[in-house]
Amino acid sequence: MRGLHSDTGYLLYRLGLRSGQLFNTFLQESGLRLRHYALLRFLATSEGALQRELSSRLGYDPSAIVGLVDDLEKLGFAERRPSPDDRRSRIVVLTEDGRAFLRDTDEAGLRVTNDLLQPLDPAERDTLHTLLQRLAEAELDA
Amino acid sequence: MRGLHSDTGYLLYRLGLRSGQLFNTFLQESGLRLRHYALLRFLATSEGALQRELSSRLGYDPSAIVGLVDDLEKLGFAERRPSPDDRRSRIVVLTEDGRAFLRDTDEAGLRVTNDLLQPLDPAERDTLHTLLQRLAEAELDA
DNA sequence: CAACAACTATTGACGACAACAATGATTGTC
DNA sequence: GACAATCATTGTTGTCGTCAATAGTTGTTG
Repeated sequence: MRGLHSDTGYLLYRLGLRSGQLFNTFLQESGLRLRHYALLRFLATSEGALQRELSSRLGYDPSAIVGLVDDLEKLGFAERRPSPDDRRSRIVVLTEDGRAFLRDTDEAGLRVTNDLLQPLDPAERDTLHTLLQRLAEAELDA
Repeated sequence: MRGLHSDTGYLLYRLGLRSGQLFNTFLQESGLRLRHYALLRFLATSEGALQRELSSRLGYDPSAIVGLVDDLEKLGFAERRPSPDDRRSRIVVLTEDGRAFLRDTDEAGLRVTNDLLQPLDPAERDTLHTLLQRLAEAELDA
């Protein structure tokens, strides 16, 4: 009979939970949660995105995006702008305050990941990251 | 500004979610969920465990264990037995039906993990598994 | 040995989160 | 111009994780 930890899928599930917990406690003081942070980080790389894009790229349901953008707007970290091409769509852009927030919390975010990956040396962390990235890319295509 | 996928912790979080989803859809037909399955698998290796052991080893809250064991008892996959040493404790053991269930679903469980790890070749899967296991062990100690 | 602290399983409550269906407004198609 | 498709939004449901509280039992200690 195989043991619990013999299953890579289960290990992923469990460590993913732990990782989310760590991120959320780190974000607690700022009033945001992991999903907000992920959205902000995505906006920082895209210079404006339709909510539809945020949904498919981040893997969150469109209905979830609504609340997240609402929260970020209240905090002044993001804005909804009308799309010139399509009046149904809104373009979400990062504000200067949002960009500043990411700068200020960047170091703390790295510390969270470092904490989780503490048992691994730098080369191993790199290997892990590469493998996970391959899996994530495959999921994105599907 | 770092992108989303540059963070190993976030990748873990996201793939963990995906892995849990896959497991749950696979378990759907049997009426169980991932947490039940994890508990069964743990019981299969331990030959009887106190509920508080299940809580600490699986990382679930003690209150969550109660409902899980309730469900497994209803299905006849596990039993609660009184502890001879401590009348507060109950010892949870796997029944023969539970053992049979694990045998029958073992192959399907492997298929789920294989599906998730499809982008990686066998050697890479092994590397990933080893790294994740190291992280999981470190978390368990904490 | 009596009072008190700590532990075990359990129940209940609460918020967070993900998945899904339905709607209103707008756009594309035929 | 009718009709399907798309986008953001709202609402609902079920699961999950966390916390607080309780009853019963054990361990400790004055």
